[in-house]
Amino acid sequence: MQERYEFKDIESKWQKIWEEEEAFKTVEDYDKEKFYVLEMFPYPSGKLHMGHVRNYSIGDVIARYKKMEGYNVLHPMGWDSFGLPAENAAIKNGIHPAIWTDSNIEEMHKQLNSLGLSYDWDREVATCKPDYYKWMQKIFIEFQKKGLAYKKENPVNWCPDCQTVLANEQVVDGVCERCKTPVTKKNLSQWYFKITEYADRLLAGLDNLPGWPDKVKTMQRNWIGRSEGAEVKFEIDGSDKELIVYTTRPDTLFGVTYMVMAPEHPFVKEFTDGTEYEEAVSAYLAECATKSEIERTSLTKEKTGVFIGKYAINPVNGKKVPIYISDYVMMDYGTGAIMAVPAHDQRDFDFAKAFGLDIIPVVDVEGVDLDNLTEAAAATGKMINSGKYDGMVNTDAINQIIADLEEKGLGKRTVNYKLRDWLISRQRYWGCPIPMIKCEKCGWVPEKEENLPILLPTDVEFTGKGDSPLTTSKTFRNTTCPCCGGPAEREIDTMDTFLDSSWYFLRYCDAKNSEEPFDKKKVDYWMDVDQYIGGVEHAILHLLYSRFFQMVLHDLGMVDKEEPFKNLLTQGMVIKDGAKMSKSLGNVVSPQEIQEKYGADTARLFILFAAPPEKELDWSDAGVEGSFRFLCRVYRLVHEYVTTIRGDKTVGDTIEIRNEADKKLNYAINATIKKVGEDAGGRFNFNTAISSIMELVNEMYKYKTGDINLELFDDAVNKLVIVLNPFVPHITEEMWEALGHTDRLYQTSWPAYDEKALIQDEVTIVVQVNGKIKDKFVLANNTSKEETEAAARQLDKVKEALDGVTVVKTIVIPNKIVNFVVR
RNA sequence: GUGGAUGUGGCGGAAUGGCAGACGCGCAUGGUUGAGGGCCAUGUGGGAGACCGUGUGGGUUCGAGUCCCACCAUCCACACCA
Repeated sequence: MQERYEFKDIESKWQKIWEEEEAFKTVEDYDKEKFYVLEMFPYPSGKLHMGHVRNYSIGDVIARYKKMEGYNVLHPMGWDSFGLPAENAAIKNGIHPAIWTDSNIEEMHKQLNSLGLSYDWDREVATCKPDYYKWMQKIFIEFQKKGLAYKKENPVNWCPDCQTVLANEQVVDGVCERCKTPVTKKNLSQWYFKITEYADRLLAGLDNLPGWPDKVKTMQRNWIGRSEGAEVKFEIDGSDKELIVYTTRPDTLFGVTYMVMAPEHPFVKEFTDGTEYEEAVSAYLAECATKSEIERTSLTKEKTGVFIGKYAINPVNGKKVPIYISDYVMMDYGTGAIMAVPAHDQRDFDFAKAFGLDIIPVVDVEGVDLDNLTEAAAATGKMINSGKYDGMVNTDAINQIIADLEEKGLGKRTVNYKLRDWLISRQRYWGCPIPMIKCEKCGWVPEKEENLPILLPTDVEFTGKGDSPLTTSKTFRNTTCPCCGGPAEREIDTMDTFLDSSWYFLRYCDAKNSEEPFDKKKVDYWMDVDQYIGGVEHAILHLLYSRFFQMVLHDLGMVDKEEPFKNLLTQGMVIKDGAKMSKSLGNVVSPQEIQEKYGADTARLFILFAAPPEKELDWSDAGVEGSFRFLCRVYRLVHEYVTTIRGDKTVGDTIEIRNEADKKLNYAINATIKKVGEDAGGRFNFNTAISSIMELVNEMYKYKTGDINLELFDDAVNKLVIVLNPFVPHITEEMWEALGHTDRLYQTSWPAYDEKALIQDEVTIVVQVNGKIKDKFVLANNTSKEETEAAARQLDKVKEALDGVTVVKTIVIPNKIVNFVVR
């Protein structure tokens, strides 16, 4: 063992050994209990950042710890390697996306290995490789056959400068992230997945995920946005059309004073074309269309709109109310039209005020002056101005009114969701080709399975302008119809990359399968993921899409489990100087520079020690220094033990606890094993796990200045190295070897702790008077209540405090506290 | 606006309703050293003190950083969803 902690030598030495010994290769062992640890796979941008290091360090500790606990651990890694940056690089530098991506993967693979992460690289997947996207296409076809994929024309984000559709994520503050041009809407025919068909199950499934943070479940619930209400039919005066609205407040039906349709509502043109209102309506529609995303979202609650010259008839009281159009009503939610009740809805109230419309209260909310409303009264109360419903509690009236409407055929109970179907088409090259073919005769038909994968063509140009690069291929588009054999055209859009990442965790279970996406038996053994770790930014998109995929694949009989991720840990961001690390702020710390200066073990240790995993982590250079010093301190301790304290001496087999110092050290050893096991294996509070190991080290430094019990100290050194291993694997393997072991730590079991060693002879009792601490004293462990109280009463400070007052009550918690309640 | 989270020393952060501030950083003192660094050791919430201290104000409790209510601040997400 070298005297100095030469982290570079040590880290490269052990990384090489692990690779040679295939230390982290995992095979299915159906008799052994499994544990699947998964970290969200990265986009291969070319460089790891601290967020990655944090994510993967957390996963690695769990994987290594669970392995030591005896589980058959699956801990894979791969690449979410389709996506826009590769294409942008191609446009900018003229490098083909595949080449750019491959070299990034190679670079990042090296960086991951340099962190000493215990991945089974035999299961590596890259979503941009044909051996992955072949199965993506197969799965797409399964979805299509099940009726879950359809093509529809819809307004989508469009960048007029780049001449392309953008994903929502690529629209930043209303402008194109690449050219900063304001994004507009454009109607395009696109593929959608019917995720809405699974809305209820996606919602209900959340109740069966106790291992997920409430925050994430709440976000998903809000995103799905289920609401219960009713659709109500309004006749239109002078027309045979019916205007159907959706409302969650049928109880306020008598308070309707006007109606609003979305500007895009199909009735609008029909009702106004050729009328005196046409001009004003067209002007308003034009205004809405030119409103960019920025204007639309930054607009204060100022309501705009136009009367369209028609009146609707309220089905409950026959009252005629004017119909307006306004952009505060959305075409893609509910029916695209609302009944407006300004007395009980704030938006309607604002609109009514702006347009001088009537406000009729129909629910008597306690404490609200209904004659002089300053805002909408949304709370519950008794019905008024509502005919036969007057006097009912409005929440009861809701059900009664719906029932009455249903009976008369004027409406029906409905459930609405905010969740929309998933637009999966992208006008991009670097994505998985959608395996659909359009035939003049047969319509849209899926490619034959034996023709999969449909490979991305290489004869394309990347200009960044015009249509998708796929359109420039001379070979790609034209094909024959799989049904009739006639001439046909391929879909030239590619899939959203979120599809690729919605099932990669299943492919890891059987990454090399060339016959099918994965073998069901293997997937059923490994799934579900026991611990998933990633950033909270994926709380909705990725985590919802993956759950959807899992459910569909379950329904297709391809997997058993309905939920993919049993436990979810959302790690916090890494920040520095109070802000997210970013180039523009100049506060970026690269993992490479830290590894260069202190080594991977220090980087891991600091990142795990500085904060609990789900919280923000404030980067501190001084803190890193401290973590490095701690590792040096441990290293020196082991070195001194090996060379001096133990030297050539023989260590006996039995540990004899001779005195108080021995007892104290033995306590520290066992308490640390227990604490680290709880913190690293269950709570995932690595920061407190590490601090307890630091306490053990401090204890050992103290101990070695006295009379050393060689057997006990040997036990302490060995166990210290073991419990530290999941956090800092390289230095611990080095020390383990130096201690004379011929096996490896990655093969070692987690030590059991001795419950008896944790029983202390004496405990400190706190004495309070009226809850205020007066004194403390030491007492034998497990002294009776009576004796504890008696002992407490002997204390001078207590006698003083109890002098001249009456003790009303005495609370004694053995081994802990005595509290005298006095008057 | 709605929903969620978080507020503890100079800093990062510990505390199954029971000794607030573990552990680390920083700082201070001493030792080692020719010196510096490093290392080792000790100390380190405030107050001279009785005591006071976990964003503010209430409440529950023998006892509250922890539970409940209201408020303030910060952060995040969604954002006119009828």
